[in-house]
Amino acid sequence: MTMKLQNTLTRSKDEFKPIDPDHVRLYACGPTVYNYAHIGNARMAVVFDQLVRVLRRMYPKVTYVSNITDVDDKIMAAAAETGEAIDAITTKYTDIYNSDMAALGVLPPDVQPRATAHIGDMITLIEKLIERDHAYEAEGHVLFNVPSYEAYGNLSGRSRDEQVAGARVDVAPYKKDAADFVLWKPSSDDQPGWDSPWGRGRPGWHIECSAMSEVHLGLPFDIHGGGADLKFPHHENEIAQSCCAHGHENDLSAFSKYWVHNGFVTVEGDKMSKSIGNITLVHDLIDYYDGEILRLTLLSAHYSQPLDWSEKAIEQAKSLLDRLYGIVNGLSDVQADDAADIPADVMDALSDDLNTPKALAAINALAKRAAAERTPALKGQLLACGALFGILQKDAAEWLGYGQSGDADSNAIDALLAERQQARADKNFARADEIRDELDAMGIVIEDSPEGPKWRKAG
RNA sequence: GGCGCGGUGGCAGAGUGGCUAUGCAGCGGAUUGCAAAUCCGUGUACACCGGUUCGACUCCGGUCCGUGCCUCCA
Repeated sequence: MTMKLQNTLTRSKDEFKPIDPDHVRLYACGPTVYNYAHIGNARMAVVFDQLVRVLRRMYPKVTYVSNITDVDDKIMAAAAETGEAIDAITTKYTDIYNSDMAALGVLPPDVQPRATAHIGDMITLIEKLIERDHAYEAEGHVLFNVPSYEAYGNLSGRSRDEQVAGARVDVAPYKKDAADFVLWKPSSDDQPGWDSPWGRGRPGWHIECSAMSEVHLGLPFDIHGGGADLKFPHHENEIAQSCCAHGHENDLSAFSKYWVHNGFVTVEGDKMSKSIGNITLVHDLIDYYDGEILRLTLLSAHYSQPLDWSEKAIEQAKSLLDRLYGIVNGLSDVQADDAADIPADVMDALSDDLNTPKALAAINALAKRAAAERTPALKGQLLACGALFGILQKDAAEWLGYGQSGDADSNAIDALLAERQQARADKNFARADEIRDELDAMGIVIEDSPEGPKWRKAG
């Protein structure tokens, strides 16, 4: 079985051929930690987590690196605004990011490097770029000289003339070319900084990913991922830095062979923005919805497509998940076959550019069969699919809210239930329905079954 | 303006040159004292206009509409 991936570098869906079939290596740009992670950050994390989960089933070894950028002017701005120390901010939001992503079933990357732990690697890389005449020092800054790199712009597909024309920002006087971008910049005494051959300073935005991916994966590696908006300039600049530092000016794939970009998330039809005030934080969502619901919502559309985040979409994912849990719960007396594998149609869908909606359709069909045929093999397959998707990991009865004797409220509920049973036996259905309504008001749903009445929490 | 992406049934969302997913919601039925849950049944939808073809929602051209990026935003 082979994986196909939509490769931004070639603009086509390519068969994935690992550099080393025994060891697949991928990198995805992680967050800059100065605030809570929003649902767009989460999409990236979930998408690449899901890709890694699938790749792990196809290849013996996968190394997934996703960084934390903990040095950035936005962090400095946040520190100035809140009065908190920079390292307090980055530590705090790194921890929150990791726990929020864990709530979404995102497995920790194999390596989560922090930019500040790789300043030396960045300096080394910058020195190589200067040696090769791709970068120059000017007024304490070091800049990448874009005209020195013929292939610049080929990932995002824009010519250098267009870059220069897009003079939306003041061109600093020390730049040789308007398109040149910063590799290193000077820090004042009150700004975070590190000693370097060019004086005390800090790295520019793009160099950290070039340095960290190279150190932890080696060059070239297989897959580089991130949000679609990072194509330009971030990924374009990463390619420029990494290819030019090592003398691969004519080969864009000398850095990463495949480039995979996830689509943007809108919220109720609008782009997330501070001005609209609709930045949707994972941290808030997980107070209201189980992480599995949010994860399923994110995986319900193809990763490369735009996704509109809405209450309705979440509710739809919840309904689906409830039904799947209902099926698992109904199979509680069937011993799942632990050796059961993922069915071929599910793997086929996932290996076709990570087509999660199609895979979900196959899982639905599987669930239906499992419920009807009640075999250990089918239950095992269903649970295996759940595990692969990071869903159906909870206890089904608990998920559905079925009450156990001994629950906090169970005594009162049991008493009402007993009274209702008596009323039913007496054909006093008016009283029986009254009790149903009472329980309903308490958020309790009664389900009569051949084994007697059961109750569960609504929701 | 440049470079992209997209317009599919009430909604979400895959996909394919002919056999027309899947989910959510709705409707009808079974079941139930009534419900809930479940099961069965039910929807020929692919922006518009041309073209290619025996045949297009799927390929080509054009039109309209929406949307993302264009220097620090995942």
